[in-house]
Amino acid sequence: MAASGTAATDKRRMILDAAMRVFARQGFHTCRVSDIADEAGVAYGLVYHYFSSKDEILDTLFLERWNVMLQAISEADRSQRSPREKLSAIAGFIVDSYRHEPELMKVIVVEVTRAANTFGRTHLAKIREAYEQIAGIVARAQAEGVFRSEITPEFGALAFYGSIEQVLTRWIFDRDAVAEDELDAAKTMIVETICRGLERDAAPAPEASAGAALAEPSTPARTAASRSA
Amino acid sequence: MAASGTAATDKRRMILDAAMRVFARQGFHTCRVSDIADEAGVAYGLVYHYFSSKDEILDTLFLERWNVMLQAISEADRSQRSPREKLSAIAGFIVDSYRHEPELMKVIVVEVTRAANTFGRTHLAKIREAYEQIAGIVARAQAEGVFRSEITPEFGALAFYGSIEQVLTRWIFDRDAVAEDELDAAKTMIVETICRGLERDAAPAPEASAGAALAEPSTPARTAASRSA
Amino acid sequence: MAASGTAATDKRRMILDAAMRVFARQGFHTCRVSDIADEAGVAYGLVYHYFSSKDEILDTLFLERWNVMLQAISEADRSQRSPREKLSAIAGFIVDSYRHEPELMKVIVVEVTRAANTFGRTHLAKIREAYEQIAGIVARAQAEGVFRSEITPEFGALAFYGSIEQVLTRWIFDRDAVAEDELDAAKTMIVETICRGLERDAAPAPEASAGAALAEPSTPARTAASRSA
Amino acid sequence: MAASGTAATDKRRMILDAAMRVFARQGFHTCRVSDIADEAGVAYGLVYHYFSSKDEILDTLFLERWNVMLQAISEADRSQRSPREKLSAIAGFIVDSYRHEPELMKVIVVEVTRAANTFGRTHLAKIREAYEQIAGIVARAQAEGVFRSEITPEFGALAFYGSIEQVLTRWIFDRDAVAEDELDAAKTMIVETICRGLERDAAPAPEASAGAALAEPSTPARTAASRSA
DNA sequence: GATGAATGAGATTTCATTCAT
DNA sequence: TATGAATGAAATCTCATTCAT
Repeated sequence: MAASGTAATDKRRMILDAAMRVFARQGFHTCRVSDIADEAGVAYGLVYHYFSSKDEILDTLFLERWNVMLQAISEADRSQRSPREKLSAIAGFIVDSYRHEPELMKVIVVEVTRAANTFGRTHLAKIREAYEQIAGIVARAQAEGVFRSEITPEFGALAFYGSIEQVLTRWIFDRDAVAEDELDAAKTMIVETICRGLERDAAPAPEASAGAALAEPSTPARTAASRSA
Repeated sequence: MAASGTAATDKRRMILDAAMRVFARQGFHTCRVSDIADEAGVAYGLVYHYFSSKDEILDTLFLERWNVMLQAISEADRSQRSPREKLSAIAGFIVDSYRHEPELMKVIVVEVTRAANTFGRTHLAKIREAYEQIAGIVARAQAEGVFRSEITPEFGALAFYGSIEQVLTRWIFDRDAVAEDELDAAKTMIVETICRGLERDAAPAPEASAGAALAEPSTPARTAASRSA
Repeated sequence: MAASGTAATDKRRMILDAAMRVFARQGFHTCRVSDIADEAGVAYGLVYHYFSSKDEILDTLFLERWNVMLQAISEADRSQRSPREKLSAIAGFIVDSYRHEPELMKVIVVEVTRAANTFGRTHLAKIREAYEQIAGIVARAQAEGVFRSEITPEFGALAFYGSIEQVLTRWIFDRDAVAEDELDAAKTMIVETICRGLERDAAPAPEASAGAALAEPSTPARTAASRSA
Repeated sequence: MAASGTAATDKRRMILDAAMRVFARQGFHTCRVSDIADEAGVAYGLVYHYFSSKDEILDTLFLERWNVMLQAISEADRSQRSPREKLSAIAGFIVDSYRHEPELMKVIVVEVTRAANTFGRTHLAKIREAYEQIAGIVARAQAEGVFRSEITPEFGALAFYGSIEQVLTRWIFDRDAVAEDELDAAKTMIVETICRGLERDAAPAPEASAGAALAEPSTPARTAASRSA
């Protein structure tokens, strides 16, 4: 998406896109700079005309996308929606990112966010910004009484993000493309599971009858929303 | 140490332990075989006497620990405990693994389980065994009516394992040792959040009315609740 | 500037002057063509509009200056002065060259006259022209009986030029500018030492035997001595 | 000599000797590390087993020889000989160095002592140690009244060393081996020219006797003069 | 003239692995 | 078993030079 907004004749962009594909296919450590140049259809040296090192290419790819994500999280947070809806928006954004740019997401998840000795360490502050913003959403939900307080906001953020990343990791390992409905189902399950795990008990609503157990997963959310209103 | 059944003077074991420390400290790709030999205090070539390649060392470290974990999961599953207790045992096992061998766990999390193009791909089947066993626990809990069915067992397993791994990742990135109480708290929060997210609503028990906030989520939850109270 | 007959806005000249500074500062092998272009404030490719290669720039710088020096030596030689005065004029010219263009002289001494495998070899004939002309002065002084014949003219020229070049080398290695009086003193000492070394014994005094052929060549030496007295 | 004292099977030595030949033949900047390995008949990587870089090889070659020279200068200085004899010993040592290891001397003269931006700068202190020791000999000769004081000891050292280096440079540029008698003649001429240039006037006549404080230090000069007569 | 993007050969250096002892 | 010298195939990065505009 973001990456393909620019003209295809921009060589710098071509190199970045090629690097994304090559990193996704072979891994950062396993590929050579010449693989990137070949994939981009440019001369070897041009890669070094635009980037000072192989590392800088990955840094660029990561930062471009992560900044967009941080913005998406910010926007979700600033909205007037319920905590569950905010988290749903964030999960949706990440899942959509994978939907549209699975290779880029693979690179980020595989080469950056877990690379504790290399890129993950370099970008630690940026990465944690995301967790902290999510934790902020959780904290405010707790203050409002929508989320219970037994779980620390920090842990809530980790559980939420960790669940998403694990789902992404699963897709990444599967060689074939993920079906559309699986993408949507995943988003729903993430929100449904984690939010339910974080939310206070719904008001038992005496008349909520017996077997009506889980008619619609939205019940808790609605309850939460109504309470916070 | 804990991982090793053999004496500490066994050179093979010394090399494995040294490799664990070096991989944790510098990363698999960033370290040299000579770093391992130096750390172990043995000659360069001896590494190749015991292992056929640098890869094989990591394979060995991973498999040793992962097999122990698979066994722990099996045992938890075979027990007569409630689903929540089973998952609690598993989370506890992983957290304890980190407690006792943070370096080994760092290596596994950082170098193997996310390495989609290298070791993660090699050990995919082994890694998935764990998810599948956990999914089995979820599935049986659903069959028993303890867990609700809106969430697929596979996703339940991913959310559970993903949350744990994300907590581990946080610890891995933090340079200083994790406090004992934080380890315990994390385990509790994982189980409390994910299980609550997976469990059915408690029987609304009409009379359970108002303030009975976190009464029913069954025994483990009660423990957590009481602590937080 | 001094070296340039052309206007300072002449791009070709700007490139040459910039190259001189860059070669002096970083060394020929260590600098890049882009460094020269940057220093000159012109575009990269313009360097190749005026010069066919990086080598050609150094060739040009060297030849420009060396030809001026050869001319200066010629003029000194053609003059009616004494051998000592001729050598003094030459030493003075070289020292003045350093006085006015230390960077250019640094480049010539460091990058050309000793570069036995590269530029020194290329310009060997030109370089030797200087030695040969100086040797010619020495030979004629010997023929006139002013210089003694135990020293070959070729060696005399080498000793003379070598002493100067070594003084220049000293200045080149010193980071700070050379004081005016040091420049003059150096010239005097070079001439004083080498000429005295080359000259016949001063007439040991009238009664000092018969054949005291050549009385006057000692005059300058005596002057120097009396000055120090 | 020094370099070939070790067994020919010492690979480190073989690499150093090969490097010397290759640097002399092609120049430091123009040769590749693989040229050195090939010349030495060893594998590429072995060069890096023994030396951390191409630079370090040249550093080693230079320091080995320069330290021997510093020692030779020291010894000459400590001896009870006249200043002229001391300088003669030093000139003789350097000329002999060239006689036995012309390639090594070429490398030192061409690649190090003039390389103001690279190796010369690195080894500046070491290089100047030599000048300073020679200057010390000159200074003491002046204090004894053997050398005149119009010339600073520093300049005297530069003139002496510069003359030698220029002679070496001449030989270096000549492709064919230097004849034995030329080597000896050069040494004699260097000493004869520079020492005469530095020495006081010979005692002007027998009757000058009396106060002729320093009769004997002039002996060598007189000898030289008489020899030339 | 003037620009700077584009090219690609080649250099240094690294390091997993082998092997003689 | 144990050693570490020896091997050599890459990989990254540099930079002189070309060329389209």
